[in-house]
Amino acid sequence: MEQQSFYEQVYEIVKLIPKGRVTSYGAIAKSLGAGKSSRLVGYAMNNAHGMSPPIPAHRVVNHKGLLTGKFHFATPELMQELLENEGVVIEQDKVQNFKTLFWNPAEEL
DNA sequence: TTAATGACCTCCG
DNA sequence: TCGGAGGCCATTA
Repeated sequence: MEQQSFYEQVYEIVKLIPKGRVTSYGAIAKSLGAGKSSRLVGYAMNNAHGMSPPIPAHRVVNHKGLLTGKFHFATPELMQELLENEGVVIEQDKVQNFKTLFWNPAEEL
């Protein structure tokens, strides 16, 4: 299934996110050369459900550090559980130390 | 082909 | 400083 589409790029980035780190949609989109396509990153996540290997979308949050897409998971609390399980602190559905835990794909790529 | 949607980001008041 | 609205791109129907 060689879609070679924007989604493929997004999946690669998200799957490369180290454990205990988080990134923003805009950062991923910008790394792909389409900082204005930040919405496409989230849209791609929508299709990432049931994929194998599974996409750690829980490590991807908006530039505010808010778990906006938590409702798209099996359960809203699942996203927070996964992040906390990796050592990320979540407060009021917000990633604490977001700036510190922020993982810049552009630097890894 | 056109129109509508979306887990966003940036700008302006 | 905080809040609200618009715009951007790609995919799907």
